[in-house]
Amino acid sequence: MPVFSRFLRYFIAVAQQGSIRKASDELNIAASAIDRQILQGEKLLGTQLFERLPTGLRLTTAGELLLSSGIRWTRDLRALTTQIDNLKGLRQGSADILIPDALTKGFLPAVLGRLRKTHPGIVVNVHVRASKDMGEILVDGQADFA
Amino acid sequence: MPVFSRFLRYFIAVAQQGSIRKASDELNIAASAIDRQILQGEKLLGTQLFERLPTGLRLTTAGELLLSSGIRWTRDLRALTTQIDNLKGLRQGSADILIPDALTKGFLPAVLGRLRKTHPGIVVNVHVRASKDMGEILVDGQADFA
DNA sequence: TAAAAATACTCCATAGGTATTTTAT
DNA sequence: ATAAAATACCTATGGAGTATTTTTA
Repeated sequence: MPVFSRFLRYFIAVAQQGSIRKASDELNIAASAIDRQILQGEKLLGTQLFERLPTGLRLTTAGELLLSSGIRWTRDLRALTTQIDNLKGLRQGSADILIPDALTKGFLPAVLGRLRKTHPGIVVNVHVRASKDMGEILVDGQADFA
Repeated sequence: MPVFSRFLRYFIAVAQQGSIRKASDELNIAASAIDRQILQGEKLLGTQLFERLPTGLRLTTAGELLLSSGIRWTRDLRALTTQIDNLKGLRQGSADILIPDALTKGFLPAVLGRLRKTHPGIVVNVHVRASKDMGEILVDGQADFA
């Protein structure tokens, strides 16, 4: 089940194609099924979304409003899935981090534990070093964070 | 069938309540049904939306992203239905319009015909007057448009 | 170990498909 | 008269509920 309802997805297709028949071809769904979704949606919103013409359907003012929101929401969703895919990519990287001995107890293990939960694929290599050496090792590129 | 999918509506409730059980109380839907929608949605998006804790569910980064969009979409929809309700109100008004005799044939009847289609409840009273008298009648408040 | 989540199974509601009728110019 | 929408009917898919098992800090 996708993020938006069948009604909204079918509505957008019909509005863009100008008729239920053409939307049916685009969606590979029977015209009668699309028609029912549109009629239900109009009942739900309490208003006509289209005027019926012999050549197809034409948006009413209310329909125009819904279409512009629907298109925006659809764009938002595409952007969102792209962001999520980027996160997934991130989760497969690895990082070397440097910590001073003093931090090996306490909050760091807790942080790493949560990281393993939210990003199970990321590999973190922890290197314990004296604080005074850390700058040099970082500059060398032998570690990513300190 | 509402505008957004069950998955999205249940997801928002769970994210805001912090657990499926509480969302179940809020929505009056069995927890198992909500759980299934969340699991399906996670499979669909290819990512975890929550981390599972013994006390409930906690949003992951991906979940936070979806929630903020979902909340925005929901707000948009409320604004949209308000606009549509205002349109419905409009449709029950009536208007008196003045036209010069020259326009009684041609485009005006066509415009009125379309208006009857898109706004079936609006009543338009058409008054035919000589152009020279129209300004005065308008100022009197005896008509709304010329 | 105690809460909440996940699963198994059944039942019901909603959606889809085909065939037919109605609508609108 | 014609192309498209709406309806009726049946079938199939998906969602909900109850009971039970699994998970996790």
